[in-house]
Amino acid sequence: MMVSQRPSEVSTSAHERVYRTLRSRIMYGEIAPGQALTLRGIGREFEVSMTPARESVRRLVAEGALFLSSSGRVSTPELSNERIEELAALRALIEVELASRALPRAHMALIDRLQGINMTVAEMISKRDAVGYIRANLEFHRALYLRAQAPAMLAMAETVWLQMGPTMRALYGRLRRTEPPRNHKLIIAALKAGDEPGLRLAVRSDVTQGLRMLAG
Amino acid sequence: MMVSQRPSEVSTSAHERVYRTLRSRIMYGEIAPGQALTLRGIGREFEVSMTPARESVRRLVAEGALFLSSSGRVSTPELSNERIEELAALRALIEVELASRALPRAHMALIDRLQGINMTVAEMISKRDAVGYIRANLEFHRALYLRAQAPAMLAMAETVWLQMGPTMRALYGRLRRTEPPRNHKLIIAALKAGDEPGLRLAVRSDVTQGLRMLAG
DNA sequence: CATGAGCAGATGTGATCACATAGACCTATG
DNA sequence: CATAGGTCTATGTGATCACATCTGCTCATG
Repeated sequence: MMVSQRPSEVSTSAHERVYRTLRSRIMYGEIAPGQALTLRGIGREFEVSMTPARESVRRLVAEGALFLSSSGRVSTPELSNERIEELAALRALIEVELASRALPRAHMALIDRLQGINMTVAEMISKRDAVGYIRANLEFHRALYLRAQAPAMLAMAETVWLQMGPTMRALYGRLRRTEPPRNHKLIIAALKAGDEPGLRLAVRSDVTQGLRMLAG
Repeated sequence: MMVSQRPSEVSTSAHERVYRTLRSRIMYGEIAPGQALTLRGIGREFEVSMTPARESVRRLVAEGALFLSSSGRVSTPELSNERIEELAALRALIEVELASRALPRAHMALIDRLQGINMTVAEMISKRDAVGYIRANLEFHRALYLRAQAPAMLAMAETVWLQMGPTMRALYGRLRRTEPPRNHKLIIAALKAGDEPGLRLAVRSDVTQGLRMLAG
């Protein structure tokens, strides 16, 4: 009976490590919608028993990142169009507020950082790297919202991102256009100008743009 | 070794039952802020092993209903004033949207039901029953928002309620006033009149009123 | 009397096992 | 050949145990 087989990783619990990895995969669209997961499979991959695997999965289910069927099987969710519309509306509500709260605190260093991230976004688009694009895009938003000093709101926004992760991958996968992120430039311009209405509009447009892609 | 000791309750899993009960207690303010919980204690109370207790707790931690200390001990959260302000702002954002979406679908049957619930709210206030008040008040809101046909948004709103549960109890516990729910009447009036701006304002006022109580 | 060291009990974590059941595959029968 | 039934494997659930660590209390010492 081996009990504590990896003394090198005492810094953080096993289920935390599993949870973080799975969460990252889901949020950044590395897993397709409807993909099934098993506790024993997770345990095998991360070299842990079923216990930490179960706790990670439970946590992700609670956050809406995973779907639990009536028989207990877990998979990434396949969102209906209505659900996608709701989540996009939530993003708009919460992220517009976060951006608005960040505006008075947004100094030049932040704007520089956003422009840097934006170059990565453009690069990922040109490479047609869906996962890289999602990651860079969310990093852009997170960098801005961190300035709002509103951790509960940011957590809510991230929960929405998490729920949309697999769907975003599917959406961007069928994306043909190779245009640079226009709305991001509008966001940066509004930040520079201290233009709150403009910022709110730009964020709202950016966040709901994926929805139009769905309808079109 | 006893494995399946309660064949009568096969309808829903043990951890689900534990989760629902704990969630209800927290949301409706039956547990004070900072109250500690133990896995073995939960297991003893619900006559289950630590496993379902752990899963329930993990789930509630993921929803922000419970706080996990660095040493792994769990307790209900003690919210800072900044955190309370954020959560109230989130309520305002999400619930105003939910009310707005419910408005076109709000028929007479709903209004009757809301008025009925409102009588319970007034009764709980007069009895100074904090838990009963919180329960009736949230039932009022939930009844309205269910009409919005927006499950993801409603789930978000409920998560915020859950996070505020213990704090609401503490807040309303120190409440002296015995006034009937004025904002609820404004909500009902706006629903009757089909007055969307009035509805949005009334919901926003109702949801942020507790905050004023805190400041005062 | 105050303070700190040490001990004992309580608590969380992860592994493992027994069991029930769902899903898949295979076979037999119409 | 299609379909229904059965079997077998895979999977989730919950109980239990071993272990590490945290907490609180006690007692000795300054």
